[in-house]
Amino acid sequence: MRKILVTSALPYANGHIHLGHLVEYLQTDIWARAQRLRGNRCVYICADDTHGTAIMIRANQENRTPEALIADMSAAHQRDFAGMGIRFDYYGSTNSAETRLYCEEIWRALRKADLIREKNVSQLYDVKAGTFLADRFVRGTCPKCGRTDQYGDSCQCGATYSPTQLVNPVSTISGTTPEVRDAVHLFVELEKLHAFLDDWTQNNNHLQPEMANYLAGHFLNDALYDWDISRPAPYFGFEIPDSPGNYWYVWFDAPIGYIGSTLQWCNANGENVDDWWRNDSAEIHHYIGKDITYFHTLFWPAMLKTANFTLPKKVHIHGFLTVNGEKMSKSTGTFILASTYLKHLNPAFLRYYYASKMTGRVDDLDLSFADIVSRVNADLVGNLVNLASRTAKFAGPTGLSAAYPEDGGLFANAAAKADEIAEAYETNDFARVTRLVMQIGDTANKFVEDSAPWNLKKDPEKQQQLQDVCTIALNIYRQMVIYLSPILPELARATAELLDENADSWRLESVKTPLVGTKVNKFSHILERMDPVKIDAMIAESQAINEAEEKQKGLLAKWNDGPEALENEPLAEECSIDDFTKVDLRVARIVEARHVPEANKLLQLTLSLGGGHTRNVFAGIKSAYKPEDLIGRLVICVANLKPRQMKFGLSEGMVCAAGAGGTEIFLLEPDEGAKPGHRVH
RNA sequence: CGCGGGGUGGAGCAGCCCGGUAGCUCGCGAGGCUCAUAACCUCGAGGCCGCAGGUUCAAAUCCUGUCCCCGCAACCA
Repeated sequence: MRKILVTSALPYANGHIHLGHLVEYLQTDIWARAQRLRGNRCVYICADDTHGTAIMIRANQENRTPEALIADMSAAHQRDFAGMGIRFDYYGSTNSAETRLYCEEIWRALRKADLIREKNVSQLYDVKAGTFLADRFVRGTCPKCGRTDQYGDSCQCGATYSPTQLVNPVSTISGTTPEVRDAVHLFVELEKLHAFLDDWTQNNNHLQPEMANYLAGHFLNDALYDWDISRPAPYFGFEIPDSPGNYWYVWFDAPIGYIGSTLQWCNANGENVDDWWRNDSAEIHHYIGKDITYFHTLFWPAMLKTANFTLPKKVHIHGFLTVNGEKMSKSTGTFILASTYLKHLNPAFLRYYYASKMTGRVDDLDLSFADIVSRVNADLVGNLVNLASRTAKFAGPTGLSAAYPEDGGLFANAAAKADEIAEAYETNDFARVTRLVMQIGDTANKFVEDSAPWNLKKDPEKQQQLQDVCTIALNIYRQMVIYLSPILPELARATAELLDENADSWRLESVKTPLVGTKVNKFSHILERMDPVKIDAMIAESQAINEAEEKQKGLLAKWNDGPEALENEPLAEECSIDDFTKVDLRVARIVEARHVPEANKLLQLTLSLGGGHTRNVFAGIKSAYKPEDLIGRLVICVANLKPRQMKFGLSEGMVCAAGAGGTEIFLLEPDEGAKPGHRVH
């Protein structure tokens, strides 16, 4: 029995899970379930990646703590994963004591190995926001081609540069012009481990050949750069113990979260973490996307090696998701959140479809809507479930035959594929699994066709034959479901129920022993057909969500309005339209304005409502306006306010103004064209 | 000359590593069956495997060149 610990890359706590993420988590989940089906011990660990500037800034904008933000996001992530049938043994967080513990341990090891050195780094600093700016938070004019509004590190023209070279840089956080500041950063001298990395990446199949090749030709053919793994405060993360004011860069602690989360799982389950992470007989497997290859195949093994942890047995790298042949797009509604998908469609559809296209190579995976419908309906409903659907009813009254009948080798042939299927699972070639299983289904459906149980049923002499045919068909169906159970756990559960079994007790070996003499429960639809209309609804909803989000983001980013005003003065209780119409607001012109000698805050205004109607109003706006600037202006006044006798005279209304008070008073003024006397509706 | 992947009947893919009559699913045409979620079964039409060279008795498969498409591009999660 192999002892396997498998991880998926940690989703960043700055966004929700979408169908692109799910390529990875489903691939890992299927692989982990397949390992268990084969009788191996397999623990699936994941966690939220919670640190970094992006989280800090977002929390700030949403006016809450990073901890509150990541807690909400973790709950949402776990809800989405559970909905998709992804079963982790443990789901942790990098913002944990356990992860910090291992960061410190690995850090000490790096120090001890003399791999850390300090260097000065010039970076753009946002004075107003009080933070250094990562490249993605700076926009400006490209120093090469002169295009405006380009990112801090690269331009549409293809040029790459340092943010400090950007012309007219602007911080996207505060909208201010950042300045260049120096800070000390800590670097890992990766080059010192070059020989080790050459060996680890190129030998013993730790990587798919194309990725080993990629690293050899792209990074390892030259001296490796020092890796900048610290960020100066303020930063949401772990402060470096021997370098106060500096924090570990999020990519330092993210993979360490694999170990930290394992420790949490161990503590909760009476396991010893060193049995997994310091044990050469345990296998560590990572699943990642090709975009983070560098971190997981160079930095990460280097850190593990230095701190004497188990090195990964394999890093499984996959490509990206495209939808209908193109990159996911918010505007066309193909950027689909897991939660949106689950509102409309059965997770089994996506699990099966992805599986049917996963080959274990780094290729991108295309989700085609037309394709998923035909694939799911043809394979799952028409081929697989149909086999049970067309025979379970006949077998219901009698149950399965007491002895497994002669079937011309059908069962044996299906059982004989076990090794091939196990191997296909091992290499992530789930597409091969589905093809092999559907072949079994093809022959089985043909068998049912040829045996015509519906005719046997009519002949009282042939009831045994009928039972035998159904016994065969249901056994083949059962074999197929066992083979597919890592991909379709819920279907496996429902099938086990039909056959009066427990899916959890199924092992791959179970396909070799026919099920006989047991009862067959009442068949009800195990899986509905996939309805294209629901896909359309899902796309429409995604589009709506994304539009609303974009719009809000656009508005907020453009104006950068803070929450202070609302906080200082929360919204009033709801009122009716009648309540509102009781207040008669009118446009008025200030025809006279003067100081009131004894008053600190008041100006005395004479308002004209047109046609010779005037009002005397005392307004508390002295701190913000001079009388001479007011004369002639149009304002809004409350015209039916009960007059109030003041020390200085009778006040016959109010002028409307917004603001916190003091110099922050802003009179309301109607747009061009309004006339004194117009009512405000 | 940045890196990686891909170009196979209308669509989506397998085959390529280890050369030997081009395969699967959908779609399309004809027929059958009627147990099943308009499902299933049979037969058929449709491809000179991006293009051009080369190696070989033989190339989708190996080599070279070329065109097109997609993704990624360390310090950015």
